[in-house]
Amino acid sequence: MLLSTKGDYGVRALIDLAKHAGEGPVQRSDIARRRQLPESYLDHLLAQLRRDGFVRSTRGPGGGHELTRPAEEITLLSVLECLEGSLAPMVCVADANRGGESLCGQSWVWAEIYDDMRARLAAVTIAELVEHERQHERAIAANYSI
Amino acid sequence: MLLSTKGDYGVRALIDLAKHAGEGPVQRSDIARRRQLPESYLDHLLAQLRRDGFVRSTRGPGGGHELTRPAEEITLLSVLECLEGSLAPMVCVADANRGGESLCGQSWVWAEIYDDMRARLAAVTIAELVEHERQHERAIAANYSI
DNA sequence: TACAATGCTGAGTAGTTTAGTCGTGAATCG
DNA sequence: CGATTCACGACTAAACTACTCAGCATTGTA
Repeated sequence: MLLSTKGDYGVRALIDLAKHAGEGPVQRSDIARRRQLPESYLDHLLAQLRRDGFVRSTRGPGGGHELTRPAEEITLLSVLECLEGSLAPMVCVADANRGGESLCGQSWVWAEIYDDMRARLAAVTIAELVEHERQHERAIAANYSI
Repeated sequence: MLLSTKGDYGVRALIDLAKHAGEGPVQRSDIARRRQLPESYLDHLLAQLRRDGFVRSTRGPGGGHELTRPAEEITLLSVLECLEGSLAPMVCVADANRGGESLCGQSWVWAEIYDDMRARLAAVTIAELVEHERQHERAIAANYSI
């Protein structure tokens, strides 16, 4: 039932891009270094995010990656579904298979859980994750200063 | 994010045992046939369920498997955690790792989802799944009789 | 006591997925 | 042109999934 590292790393990368929004293109290597991610793997994740329109990239010196939209408009759900595919816990529970067909055994329970989960993930934006991280940093800093 | 077949099959097997509770031991081969599960695989799942005290078994002719407790007392959560291990969507979100340590990035969202999910699964019993299946069977039968 | 029916256990395995690396090529800036 | 950056596809080691199978242990019946 674990989320793969794709979703985890990809969201971390977008948080990084959101934090540096408006400062021009951010390079892969900087994201990888700051977030402690393997750069050549991050490569593939950024490619997927670009294909799905979350980021745009420019090549050449001074090139890099940027968000295409404000972080407030990017939901956690959309990013995870981009990188992980469907988050459905059982195949018969995925959106496509919900056309009146019987949800057998325990699957009706999982269908409810899945719907709640998606609603929850759709209600959180990258901007909120950035804000959460900033608060966390302030808490750490306050601890040190005591 | 998919549940494995272990949890799925195991719950199906327990539903079968619950339906035949009070009729003496139920044989592996009967469960496998009725629920369309590979018998030699079901073998391992029943072994795990026995180790964790969900079923007891008797060998020899006339032997088989039985629930150790009423189906009303067996929650879906306990069965799934027996067969799947932790259902946590991220390692840092698992129960063991929740001692005040920082839930970084998106993990605080998943921690909330995880808690809700476990509460939901803990509120459903095998008895309810049996009842749900019976209702479904009645609906099918009614359709045929029209 | 023999034997047949049943469960128990661990080894093995083919296929898939995960989490990457690496090399080459393409675009761009100076 | 040459340095810098992204783009893309091939490749891979390790782990996991979903099994099968052989052989042993236990028990009821004749």
